[in-house]
Amino acid sequence: MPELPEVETVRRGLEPALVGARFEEVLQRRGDLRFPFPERFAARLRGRTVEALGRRAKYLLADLSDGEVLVMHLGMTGRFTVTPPDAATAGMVGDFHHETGGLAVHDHVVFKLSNGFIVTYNDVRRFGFMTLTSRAALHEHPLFRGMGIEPLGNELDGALLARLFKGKKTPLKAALLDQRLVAGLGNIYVCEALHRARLSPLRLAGTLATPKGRPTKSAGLLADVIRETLEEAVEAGGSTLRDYAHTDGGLGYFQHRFRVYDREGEPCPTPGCDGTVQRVVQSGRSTFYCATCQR
DNA sequence: AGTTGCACCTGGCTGC
DNA sequence: TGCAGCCAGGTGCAAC
Repeated sequence: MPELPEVETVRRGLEPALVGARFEEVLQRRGDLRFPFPERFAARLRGRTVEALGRRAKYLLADLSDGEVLVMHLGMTGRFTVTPPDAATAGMVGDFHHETGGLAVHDHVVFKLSNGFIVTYNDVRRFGFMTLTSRAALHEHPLFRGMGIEPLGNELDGALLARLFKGKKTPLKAALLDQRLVAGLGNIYVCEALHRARLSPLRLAGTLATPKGRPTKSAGLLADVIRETLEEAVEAGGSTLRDYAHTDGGLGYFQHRFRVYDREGEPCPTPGCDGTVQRVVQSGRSTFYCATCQR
């Protein structure tokens, strides 16, 4: 999926179209994505206003005027397209009176807003989903209860990582992907952060803490580079791979800054390191790293 | 408790 | 040109 930086970029792209706007029409073109849509999904949204658009980890959260929250996850291939009012009037998309009204096969949900914007959700693999829940019960919702810390928040530092990882015999790669510990990192940014910290993805997570649970220097460094990597990616507008596009259809640039991800066989970019980026498989997923400088 | 493997989907790319 | 096989940013569950 879109990992945290991409979701944050989408959030920013959707804000002008959604916040303050009322759902005039909602077109739901199939009964499910990854999960079934809630009962009467489209009908329940209609007439409600979006008061704010937030993000938690890789989830988008639209606060609605009636106290509910529209929760959206992009899965691997979910993307939003924003059509501004002038283009919408020109009938480019969202002609609700025609069967496909300019819609593509994988355009699953279309929001027609009171401000004239049209927001289309497209998801080729349908690993994404949308649901509705009450704002008051949000953090008790199964999706969010037990979710780990927000890596761009203030809590993330070496001491916290050490506490989370203490005694863990799982590899660092897996620990960082575990959304119950730190929420928002995915395969790309875990690889990137570990390379920046010169830490091997194979190393056991528990080695970042002393036996008493105190942070090692590596723990502090890792916390710093996680934040740095994510912030740079957000700043670059999120990265883009094969099937992710910005809300405006443009492409992100952070992909050109990947140091190891998808760079198998290339020289390690660490200054002074003569290693080569290699690909290994950890829990069924590609890990890219340099065995020479990442220890 | 910790893995791993698989499942959910579609499509793009590679190599024969 | 066709086709099989592999790969993909996520997550959850069953099984060892």
